[in-house]
Amino acid sequence: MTATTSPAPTKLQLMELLAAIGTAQWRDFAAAAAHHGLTSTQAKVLAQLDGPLPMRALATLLVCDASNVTGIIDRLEARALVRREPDPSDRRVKNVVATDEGRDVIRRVREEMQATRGALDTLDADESATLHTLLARLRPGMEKSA
Amino acid sequence: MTATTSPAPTKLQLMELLAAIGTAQWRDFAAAAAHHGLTSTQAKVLAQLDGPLPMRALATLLVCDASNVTGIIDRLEARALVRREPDPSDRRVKNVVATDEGRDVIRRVREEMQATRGALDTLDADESATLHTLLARLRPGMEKSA
DNA sequence: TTGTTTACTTGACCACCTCAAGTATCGGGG
DNA sequence: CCCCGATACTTGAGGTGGTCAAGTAAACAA
Repeated sequence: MTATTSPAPTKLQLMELLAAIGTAQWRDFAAAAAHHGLTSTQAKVLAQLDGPLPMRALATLLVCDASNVTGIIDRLEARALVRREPDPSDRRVKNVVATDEGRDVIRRVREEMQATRGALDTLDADESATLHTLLARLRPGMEKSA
Repeated sequence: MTATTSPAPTKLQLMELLAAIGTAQWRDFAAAAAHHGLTSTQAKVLAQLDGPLPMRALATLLVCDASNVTGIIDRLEARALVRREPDPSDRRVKNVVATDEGRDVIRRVREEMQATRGALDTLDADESATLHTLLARLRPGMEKSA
């Protein structure tokens, strides 16, 4: 073992550490969103809207029922952060697109997130690269597992 | 730069990676909890109950309003997973304790989580140690930041 | 004792989430 | 062509999680 690292973290310890960081990050996101008048769910949806996206696709991304999306988009649309447009090639489909204001709001939320995340600045280039590599290896196995 | 690692991950890339892993882990947790008839919030509460814990302490841990905890504990208590006991030294306080059944359920949820988290097994001892060290450095800065 | 603070509950209200049912459209056979 | 099954979305009912404001009870301090 390399003397520069801790003895031997258990799988459980790593899981707890990941959970703690995940929770903290989620709370940061929620706080940034709230600061701009959004719930975390609304911010999450807005963050997905790079281009027009059918309601169904949104439900798939959020891993939730389609009827749920209706309500979320209703509220975003009521605040003019988002628009429903008919799909030209399939009249059943409604594409959701972010308005200028919507794009603006989510941009500010992202900025606020980055600003508050100084913890990542304490890593030097090598450390960032190592962390990125290890986390990237973790991600694929993190999907639906049965 | 050490030739063994990727070029140079940006802060944003690392944030996205952490977010993706956090989301995946949370969904796993929710699924495991649901499999045992619990919502993720209920499971989270149950997981905190190593010993008797006042309602207020629970609210602090969950970073939410005290009145919210009342409802959550109501539902857990209705299913006999948890009990409210009067605090002997302060009659205002009600201590929440997990019942045998409650402990059993949360134990099974934890087991299911570990079982499904094979991704961590792909790391060797050195890698785990390195990851643990880096994540541990990240955690402190992940708290309330303004 | 009187007043302040703390712990918990209640009720009103909203967001989110699911399920079941309904409407409209699409697409593929007869 | 018409019918029929699948798909996209909405609606409504019902439950959970979350906040805030107000109320009760107990502790505590002056």
